[in-house]
Amino acid sequence: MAGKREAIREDLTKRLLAAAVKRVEEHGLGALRARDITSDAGCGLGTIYKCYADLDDVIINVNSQTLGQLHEAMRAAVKGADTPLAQLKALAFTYLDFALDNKNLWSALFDHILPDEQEAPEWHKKEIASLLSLIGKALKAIDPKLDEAALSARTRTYFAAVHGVVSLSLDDRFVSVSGEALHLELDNLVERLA
Amino acid sequence: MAGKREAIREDLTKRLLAAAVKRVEEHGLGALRARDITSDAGCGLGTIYKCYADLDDVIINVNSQTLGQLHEAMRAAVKGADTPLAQLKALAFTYLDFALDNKNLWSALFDHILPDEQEAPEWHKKEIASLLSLIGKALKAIDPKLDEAALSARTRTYFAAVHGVVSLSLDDRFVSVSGEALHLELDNLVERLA
DNA sequence: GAAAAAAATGAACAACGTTCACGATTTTGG
DNA sequence: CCAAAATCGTGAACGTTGTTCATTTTTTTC
Repeated sequence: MAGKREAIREDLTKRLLAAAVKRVEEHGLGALRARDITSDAGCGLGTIYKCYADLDDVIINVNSQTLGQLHEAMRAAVKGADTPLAQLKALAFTYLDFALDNKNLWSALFDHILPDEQEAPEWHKKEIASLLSLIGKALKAIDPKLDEAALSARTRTYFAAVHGVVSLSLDDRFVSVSGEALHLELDNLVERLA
Repeated sequence: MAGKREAIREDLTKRLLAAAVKRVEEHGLGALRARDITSDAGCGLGTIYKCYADLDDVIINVNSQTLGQLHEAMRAAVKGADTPLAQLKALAFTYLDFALDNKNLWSALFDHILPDEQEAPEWHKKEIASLLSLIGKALKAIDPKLDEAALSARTRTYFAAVHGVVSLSLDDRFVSVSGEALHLELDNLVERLA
């Protein structure tokens, strides 16, 4: 039994992540406690620091999983649409619906702030870039003569605009809008941008 | 001396707020400590709870002050532009520049999350609505036949899109863009939306 | 000026993330 | 298969938070 030790550790790592995801999902990022996670995962308090560097590390992994699900949903959305414009709309609606359906997990993606001036790990940034490339491909199809820099900028702007609408719609301080009106808002926005 | 007592309390309230603003400005919302604020303001630890309900209350007032400055800057921007499109561009650029020049204070506006399902006080929401109305007026000038509901929706969308671009540009996880390119991004966005 | 009212204070508390010495468990070497 | 060595999980303990409240200090009242 060479890898027994590692297998147990990996299993524990997964259980801890699952417990953390569940906590964030149900009670929001602000309610995430090391003691709750370890208690739910059925291990001692200190154990979490054998699997993750600190709570920030746990959260980054929670966000990575969320990002993965979001990416999968958006990839499916692109597949289901034929024209580039339809793809962009499908991407925007998928983004909105994912945020509405997974409010706490989605919020955690942007609510989490690394301490000090610490940067997110490279693999996490890559995940984000990969998600953005879905938009980039659709934009490139609409306007094939865009060079890389221009495409990158437009992709950023496009995503940021949609993100802003979704983001503000979950902020209590702004007059809220029904789900139907939100879809209309987004539809209008995408039409104008594309 | 009837109002002596109140005057002292008001002065302390202001000093505490000023100390909190300074802390957020220099070290970010995440570095705000009750002990630092009271120490800077030259009073005891418990005193802050005689002037504010809790730290969230302090932060809301910090944000209120920031919002006031932002509002003033945007009002000036509108004044300096003649056409509605120029006004919208001036508003967007002012918003971006304010965020870049007051990174920590601006971030605090959106990083602060009230605990549980607690809502922001009504007067704070009014401040935000008042800021949005600056955009609304310019949009109304461009398209006077918009009814109130449509104008409100478009104003939200417009602000959200600009906010998204500014917001993401301060997020380390997304490929950053120089100040010049950012202005171009925004200029493009406003052109397309208006 | 003394008694009453009010306010400021900081020690104390609870809750948090994180560490680490200890005992338990697994792996190793024969 | 066993004892020694290496590794790991554990939760008590620590430092740092926000918040409270009995006590002290100051102000007001008569």
